[in-house]
Amino acid sequence: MTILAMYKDDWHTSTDIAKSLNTNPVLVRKEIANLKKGNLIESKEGKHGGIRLLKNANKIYLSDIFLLAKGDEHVLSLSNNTPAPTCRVGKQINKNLKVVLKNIDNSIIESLKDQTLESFKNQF
Amino acid sequence: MTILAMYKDDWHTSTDIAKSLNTNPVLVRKEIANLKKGNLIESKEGKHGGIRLLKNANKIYLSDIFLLAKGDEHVLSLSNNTPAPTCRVGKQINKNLKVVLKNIDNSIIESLKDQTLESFKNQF
DNA sequence: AAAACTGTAACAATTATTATTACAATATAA
DNA sequence: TTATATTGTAATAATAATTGTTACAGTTTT
Repeated sequence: MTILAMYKDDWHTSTDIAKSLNTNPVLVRKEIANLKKGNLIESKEGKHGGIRLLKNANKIYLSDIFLLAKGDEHVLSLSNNTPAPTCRVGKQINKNLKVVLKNIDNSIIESLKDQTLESFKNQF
Repeated sequence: MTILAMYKDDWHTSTDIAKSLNTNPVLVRKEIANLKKGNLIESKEGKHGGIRLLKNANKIYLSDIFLLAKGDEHVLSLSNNTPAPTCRVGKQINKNLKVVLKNIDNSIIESLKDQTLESFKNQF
């Protein structure tokens, strides 16, 4: 997103972005799918295609990016193991932990609302 | 920690706690090691040993537990892949992301300061 | 028609997490 | 003083999650 903000009129290929991240183009395209759902970026297929920002970087908050990257999961998650339903604590722990996990997500989101992609980009 | 707070005078074995969590005692003991470093709990070896709270639950904040469980890592972490040092963004991205990651940690800690183990326990 | 892209599925490889086994050290109790 | 029940910790195995790769259909430009 920093690269897209810095060169905002260019179409960037997943291959070029993957090179900066030192990863592979398919992973980039998968992440692009999320960001497109939130209308932060647009993509163009075909020769000379690629992706670019759909909104001005000063209208994109880090929280917007975070929310799309995060998806439906909490940042911190419950154990995969089912706590003992025979235990007074075990049988209610997940219900009570979920409230905490949701608060954690919200506090992250609030803190990321303090910065735009534009201001992040301007540090480079 | 909820179990320890609920039955605060008993010595709880790692085996019993593992049963509630539906995991194994060794994992519990490893986590206990962290919590002991922070002086939240004490443990006793030998027959009739176990662990119990070292402080009153109304003096233990969820942030205290979180900090010990978290260790030195950020909650969200950088990629293991080294970004391209030849890229204007890649060569500085980690430095700039670290500030964001630190802010995220801090916002979680602040939000967890709002609740004590005592109040968490009282929901059960 | 050729070339250079995205999108996506299937699968492989790697890494991280969780579980298990084993046992030394310790403390209690018979 | 011996048997028993515990923590602490290391080593390793098993499982799960993440990341990477290959393949190719569909799209757009030249």
